Amino acid sequence: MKKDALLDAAESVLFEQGTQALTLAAVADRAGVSKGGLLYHFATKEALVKAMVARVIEEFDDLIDSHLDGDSPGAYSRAYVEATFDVLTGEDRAYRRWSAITAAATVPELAEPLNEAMRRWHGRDPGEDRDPLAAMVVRLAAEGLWEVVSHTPELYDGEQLGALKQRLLALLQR
Amino acid sequence: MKKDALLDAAESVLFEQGTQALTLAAVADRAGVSKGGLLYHFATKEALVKAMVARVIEEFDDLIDSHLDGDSPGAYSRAYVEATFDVLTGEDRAYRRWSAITAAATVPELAEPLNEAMRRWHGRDPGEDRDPLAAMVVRLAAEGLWEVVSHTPELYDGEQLGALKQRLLALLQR
DNA sequence: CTGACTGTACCGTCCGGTCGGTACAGTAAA
DNA sequence: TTTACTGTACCGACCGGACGGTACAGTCAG
Repeated sequence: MKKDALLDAAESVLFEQGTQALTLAAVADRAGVSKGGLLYHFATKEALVKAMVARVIEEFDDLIDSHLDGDSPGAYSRAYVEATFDVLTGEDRAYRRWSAITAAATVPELAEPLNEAMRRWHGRDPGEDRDPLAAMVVRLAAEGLWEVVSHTPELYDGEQLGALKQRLLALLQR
Repeated sequence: MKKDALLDAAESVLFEQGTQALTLAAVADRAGVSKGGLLYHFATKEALVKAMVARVIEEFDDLIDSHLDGDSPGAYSRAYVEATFDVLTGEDRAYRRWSAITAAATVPELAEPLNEAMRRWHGRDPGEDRDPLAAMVVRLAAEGLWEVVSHTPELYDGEQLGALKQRLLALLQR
């Protein structure tokens, strides 16, 4: 779909050159389209950013879903950890898109979908984990890891990440 | 010092109205100063943002320092947790400043000090904790908590935060 | 008098958004 | 088959406003 290609272009511009470089002209240029062509699909810049936010949230939701195995205790927290490591260790630096997009969505209206997603991801029912507090810690650590890796991708090597993942999953058992 | 007052004004504008509202005119206005007056102290907008970033990092560094008690095993990780909860449970929503400022610093040059701070905060010597991996998890959870609270301040109540803090500190013992 | 500091008028650029127009594919009446 | 018409996709010139930054005259404490 053409809109997806335009969103891809917008993401590229965003994480390669930062928020202030995200102009309609730059996105159109990157997508090989005129500004008019871009505006035909996204009537305003806000609509464009909103669509980026929505897409990136949906992608992560789907990723979590793909790791869900039944509804045994801790299933969600495990899936959340798995999904996070998928994104963080994926070859295409997929996580970079996130920080770039969230930074672009500082206007309250645009940030709201992100806030809502955060509530869904971290506001879990205490009954779904054996040790709800430990599960909370694990999920928060995954969140924090994401944040840290976004800022300093080279800080942890593959070995450390692997060990970290094992420890997080272990904390969810019993 | 006058510069601090100007930085205060810039922060206010930033977290009350978002990144795009951070203009020289708005900051000057908020500080009760003319644009010329503002530019006398900060020659460019970039210098202003850079100073905001530097100050906020320095503040958190100082906060960590204030919680450091000697160099017993885990001293730093404990201090990091304490400092994080100080900021998150402080009455003046101090953490709001952070997310606002980091969002304003997406240009690589401006983000670099933040990246460097992240390396310092999370790239610790494995020898300084009894269980380095557990300490890593704890610090990352603190980082993640910050992120989550920034997006959804109402998600955790005081009781939950207290329990979480106790659990994080407990994970650092033995 | 001096120099640190302030206020204001102004400039050039950039950016979001508008708008009139083009190309083209489909369709259907005559 | 021709013709007229419609909808979709896209183009690019242009506008108005905002914004960063400059120039410069003025102020006032020491």
